[in-house]
Amino acid sequence: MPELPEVETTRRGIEPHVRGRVVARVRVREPRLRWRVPRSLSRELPGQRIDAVRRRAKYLLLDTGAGSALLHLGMSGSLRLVREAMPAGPHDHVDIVLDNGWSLRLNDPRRFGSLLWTRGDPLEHPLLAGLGPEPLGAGFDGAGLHARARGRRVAIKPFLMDSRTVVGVGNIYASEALFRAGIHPARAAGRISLARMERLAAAAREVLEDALRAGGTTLRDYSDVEGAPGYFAQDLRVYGREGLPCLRCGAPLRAIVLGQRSTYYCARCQR
DNA sequence: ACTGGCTCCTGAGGGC
DNA sequence: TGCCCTCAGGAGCCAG
Repeated sequence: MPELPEVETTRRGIEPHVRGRVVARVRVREPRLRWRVPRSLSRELPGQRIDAVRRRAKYLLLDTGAGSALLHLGMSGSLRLVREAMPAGPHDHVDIVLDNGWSLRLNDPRRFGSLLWTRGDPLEHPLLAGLGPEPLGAGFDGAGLHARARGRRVAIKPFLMDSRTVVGVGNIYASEALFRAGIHPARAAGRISLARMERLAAAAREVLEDALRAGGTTLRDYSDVEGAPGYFAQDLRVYGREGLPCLRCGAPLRAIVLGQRSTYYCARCQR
């Protein structure tokens, strides 16, 4: 579930509580996430001070002198800060217990998330090494999108959701960005002009920034570190609005499936 | 190299 | 009420 705004909201929420703290221990109740939580994490993270809390794509990185914990929330994951003694509930799979009595608690009903440990530069980890640019960073623009799309027949929406194109744009924000840019989600990526790709890059950045300001989008189970929802759901213009009038032209919004993912758009405004 | 499809898992919601 | 079906915010991996 979480896309970039939700992961970044989580990062900002935990950073002041976690940075500079020493990990007292790691409690793994259920190691069977997307990949098994490695024993090296429980062995090597305790005793380490967390020097930085970073985000790359939808991965959170907890950096220490000995290595980095690499955390992904998958579709249904969330992090909470709780008192260490707080009884664990269903799907509370892992606690990273800090030296001040607080715990970073990972809850993930579907277990599509992951928690890994890497000793080297985490950005060189195989899961991160091939990722495209950050959408809110300097390396993302229309020219890059246009160059990368050259000759590609894949629909623009799954192209935009491909983490080698740009990271952090998930199913909600892909539909929202294409609506804002006026581009039909099924249009072949290679058949979009440079000028329209520039609009798309700007639209993607804007929708992610707007969502970040609202604390992310809560559809069902996303919540921030304090347990509060994100408020961007009320600002979604097309996602989940099949049959409702387009906010721009009034035509009923449509839903199709692209790349096995629900896609929402206005057939009149998006070409 | 691209493309599309499958997969992991639990829970919510709708229809009957 | 209960049962069954479909769908869900990700993304790595595979076959063709």
